[in-house]
Amino acid sequence: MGEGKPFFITTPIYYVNDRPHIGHAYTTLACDVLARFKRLEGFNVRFLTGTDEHGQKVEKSARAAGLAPGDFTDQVSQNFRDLAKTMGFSNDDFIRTTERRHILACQALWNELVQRDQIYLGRYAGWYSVRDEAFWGEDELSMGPDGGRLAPTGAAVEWVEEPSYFFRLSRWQEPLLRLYEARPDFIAPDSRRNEVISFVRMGLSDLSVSRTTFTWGVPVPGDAGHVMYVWLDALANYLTALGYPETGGVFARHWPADLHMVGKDIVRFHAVYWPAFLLAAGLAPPRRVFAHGWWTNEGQKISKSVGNVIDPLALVERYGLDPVRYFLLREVPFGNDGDFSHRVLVNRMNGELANEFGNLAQRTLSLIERQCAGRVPEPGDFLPEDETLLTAAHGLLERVRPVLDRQAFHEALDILWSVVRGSNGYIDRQAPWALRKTNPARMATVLYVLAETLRHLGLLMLPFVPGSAGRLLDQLAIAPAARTFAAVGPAGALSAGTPLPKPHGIFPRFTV
RNA sequence: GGCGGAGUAGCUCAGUGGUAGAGCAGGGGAAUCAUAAUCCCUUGGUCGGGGGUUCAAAUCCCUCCUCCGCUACCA
Repeated sequence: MGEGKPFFITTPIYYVNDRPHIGHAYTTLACDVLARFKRLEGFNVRFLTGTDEHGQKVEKSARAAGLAPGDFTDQVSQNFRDLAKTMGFSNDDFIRTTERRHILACQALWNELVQRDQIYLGRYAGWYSVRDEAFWGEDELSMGPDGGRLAPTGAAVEWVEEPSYFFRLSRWQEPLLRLYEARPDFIAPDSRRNEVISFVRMGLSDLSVSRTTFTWGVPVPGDAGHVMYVWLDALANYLTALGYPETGGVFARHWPADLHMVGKDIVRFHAVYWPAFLLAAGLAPPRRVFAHGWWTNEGQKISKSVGNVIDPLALVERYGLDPVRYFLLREVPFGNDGDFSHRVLVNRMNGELANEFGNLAQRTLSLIERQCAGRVPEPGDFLPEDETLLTAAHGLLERVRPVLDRQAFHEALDILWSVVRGSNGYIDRQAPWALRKTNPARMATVLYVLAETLRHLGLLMLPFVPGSAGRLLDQLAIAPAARTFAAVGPAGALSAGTPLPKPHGIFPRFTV
């Protein structure tokens, strides 16, 4: 496993001021499926997630909670580790920006940028709203009744000037455009790529990368009055986790990242600022950034003020982990926005998992249990209809791989289900329960073909529904060592005569 | 305002020049091994409106309508 080709995949680090919601679960889930898939293919995978713990809002929340910022983030970052556990995420590391390794990495990156003349000290000036904690552009402001300027949010703004370090982003406009041009799959989906390119084409000016208005952040080396801009701090986590500033070993093997998975709201930071920082520091930009969509809740936009935030832990509690994982990736073409609905989730869970797939496994395994003395049946010669189904099962990996390489989870599941549906058609046409009396040898062959097909479905579903797929493979007596994509195809076929455990349901139906 | 995307069956979507597709939902039938699950058949669309190119357009061009995204320093 450690010998395989490297694969480095990341989630954004999550801002601890938020409570974990379905969006966090969704992003990490997508990465988890890819990480598991690559591991089954033999890649040397590093799957990274973590928490972003600096910034003014955290500092303020900590104060409101009567805690030191460090104690506060210790508490709230635990929520995200709990989420990872509940969702069955297989991350290899969990990084926190308050860790010493990260602060050292950030400062090393900063020094590198300074040495390369990519950062200089200037002044940042603009209209600042204390209430919004944000700067607003001149053209966004309106005049209030008393002649004062107002932000679009209605908050009063004041002219603020502070010393600030700037990153020479303006120098990187052309190199970035060349990068996007040379690597069409650097940003996905295409709609986001277009947006990023047009954004960069409009021109880039230097970026303020330090703040003096708060202290909860990574201190700027050599200037204790400043802390680093949160995004420079946050993005650097991807380097920290590979041991930066040490650039040999793990770093040399796994950088650049194969995929940064992000929500569509932060695509700019990952597809513009981040590659610019890296190029400026003499490091390679990541290979790909995928910006996925957002969920609505029963047709309504999700917002904290409306109070319709979806808690992934509650979903798992109610429906079970694998149905939730399956639904999130099956329901929506990945990259699009999607609508969460209990009714639709239950439809998918019952219709596809329980009825089509779970019941297929159950009827097949029950027949083997009862008609074949609970052992893998001995197949005879395969007929064309047997070959058709087996060929489809054997070909699943080759069909699913390219689809997952472009993060099309819904298509991958669609491909898997084409074989599930094919199997249901096959079992009905072959009717092994009728062959039992007329042609037991033929019945054995049919059940063998079905068991082999189930083995492939189980293997390919491991990344998506690891618990359920694992239970299916248990029932086929597949040894742990054989749960890898190396076992796909006839070479890894089930041995006739292998005793099987008593079958039991893989996917329960949901009933109220 | 500028740039970009989308509008196809009740719902979610596929389909980029050659007689309109899938899944779900609806209707009918078969089977009874199985988590009353499954299988087969089937109703349903003038492909947003209008104009044009072409032997032929959902697919190319023009125009209009509607919806959505982006339009720099909160994350």
